[in-house]
Amino acid sequence: MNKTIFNKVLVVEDIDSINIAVTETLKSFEIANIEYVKYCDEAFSIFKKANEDGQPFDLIVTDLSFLDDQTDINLKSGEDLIEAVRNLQPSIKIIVYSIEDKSYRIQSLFENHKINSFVHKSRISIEELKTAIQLLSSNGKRFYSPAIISILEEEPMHEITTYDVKLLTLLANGIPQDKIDVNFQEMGVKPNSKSSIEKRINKLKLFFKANNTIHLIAIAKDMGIL
Amino acid sequence: MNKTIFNKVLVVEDIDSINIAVTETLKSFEIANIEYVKYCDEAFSIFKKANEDGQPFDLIVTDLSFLDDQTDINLKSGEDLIEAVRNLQPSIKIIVYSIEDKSYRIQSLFENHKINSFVHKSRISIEELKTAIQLLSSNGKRFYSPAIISILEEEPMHEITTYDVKLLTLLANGIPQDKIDVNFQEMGVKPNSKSSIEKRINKLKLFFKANNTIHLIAIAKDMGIL
DNA sequence: ATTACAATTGCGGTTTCTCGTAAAATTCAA
DNA sequence: TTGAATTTTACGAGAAACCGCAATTGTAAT
Repeated sequence: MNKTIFNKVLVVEDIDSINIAVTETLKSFEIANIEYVKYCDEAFSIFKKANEDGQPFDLIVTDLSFLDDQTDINLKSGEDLIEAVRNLQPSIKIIVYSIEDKSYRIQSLFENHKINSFVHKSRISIEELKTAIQLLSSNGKRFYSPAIISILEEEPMHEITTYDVKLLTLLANGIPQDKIDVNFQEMGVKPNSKSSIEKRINKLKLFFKANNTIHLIAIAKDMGIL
Repeated sequence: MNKTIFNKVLVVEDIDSINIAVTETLKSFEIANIEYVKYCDEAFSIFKKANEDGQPFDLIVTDLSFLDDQTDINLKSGEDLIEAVRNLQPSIKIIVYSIEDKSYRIQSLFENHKINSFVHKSRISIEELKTAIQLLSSNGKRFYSPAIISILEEEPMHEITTYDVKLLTLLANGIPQDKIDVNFQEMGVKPNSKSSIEKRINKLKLFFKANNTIHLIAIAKDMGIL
C-alpha cells in the first residue's frame, strides 16, 4: 500500500471498463474513501454535498468527454465540471485522464482551468496515473504524460485567439464569409467589417498553410479546434 | 463461471485500463486461454502463429482505433486487423468493442468486414459485452448495443459512394474545385469533367443540407466520413 | 494637443465558384 | 442497328471570394 496525502477521491468517467480499472488502481493506494460516478452532474452534486458536510474531496480524477445518453444535462464536459468544482473549492486537486491529444485543448486545461496534472489514456496510462498521484501527493508537482509534452512543445499555437475560433466556427457552420460581419455585429464581436474578416481568414490560411478556406476548416477540425 | 463454446480468445485494445477491465471480464467465463495485446500487428502475428500451430483462436474482441506511438506499423486500425484475420481464418468470430457511433462506419463493419457483434463502449458496456459473448456462444446470434440500433436505423446513408469520398477528400485537402478534374484524370476516376464534379458537389450539398462547400466538408468531418 | 504608428475599414479588379441550360456521349432495350 | 433515356460534358452569366492599395480610425508617447 502506497501512502498519499489524499483520503477522499472522486473518479469521474463514463465508460464502465475504464471506470472500473481506474477505481481498482486507486485502491492500491491507502485512500480511505474512493467514490466513482459516470455523469458530470452526479459528480458535482456528490462533490457539493461533501463540501457542505465538511467532508470535502481532496482529489478528482476526471475524463473530459462524456456520452450524453440522457436529457437535461447541466455539465456536459469535464471542462464544465472542473469549472464548477473550482468555483466551489479552489484548492481541490484535479487530474485529467483523457484520450485528448490536441495541444490547443490541453494547453487550455492548464491555462484556463488550472488543472494539476494531465494523464493521457494510452498503453501505459495506468502506470502514469499512479505516478501522477504520487507526485501530486508528495510535493504537489504537476505531471504531464511524456507523450503529450512533445505535442505541447511542438506548437505553441499562441496565435489562435477566441476571435479566430468564433470565426472558424461560423465558417464551418456554413455562414458565407461576407455575411459574417452582421453575425459579429449581433454578437458584439469587435473587428467586424467584411475587410477585417477577410484579412483574418487570410492570416489563418497562412498560419495553417491552407490552400483555401475549405482546407482551413478541414485542418481546424483535424487539430481539434472545432 | 459461465460456460461458452470459446476456449481461446484474443483481446486487442491499446488503452491499458480498458484492456485490463475487458480481460478481467472474460475471466468470468470458463475460457481456457485468454491472451491480450495492445498492437494490431502483434495481434496478427500471435493470431497467425496460433493458426499455423493448429491451436487457432475462436474469438477476437478488438477495438477500432489505436494510438500510433511507434513507427513501422503495418495494421493501423481494427478494420485492417479484421481484414487480415478474416483472410486467414474466415470462420473466426469477431466482436468489435469501440466508442465509434457513426452509422457510416458501423454499417461498413457489418457489410464489408462481416463482424459478428458490435459493443459500444459506454456506461453499461461491460454488461453488454458479456451478453454479446453469451449470445454468440449459445446460438451464434449477433449483438448490437441497443444505443447503436437507433443510429443505424436513422440513416441508411446508402447514397454515399467511394467516388463521393474521393471527391470530399480532395476538397478537404485544399484542392480547388476546378483543379479536381486533372486529379481525377490522373487517378483514373471516371466522371472527371469540371461540370460533373461541380454537379456532384451540388448533390452532396443537397443531401447533407449544407449551405456551401465549406459547410459540406465540416459536416463530412463530423460524420466521420473524412 | 500633436505626431507617429498600428489596426481597421473601404473599394475595385481579378479569380474562383455557382447555377441553369443545352449539347454530346453512353447505355440499354427492342 | 436504331432510338430513347440517362449520364456526362460544355459554356455563359451572375455571385462569392480573393488580393492589393488606399483611406480612415484608434492608440500611445511626447
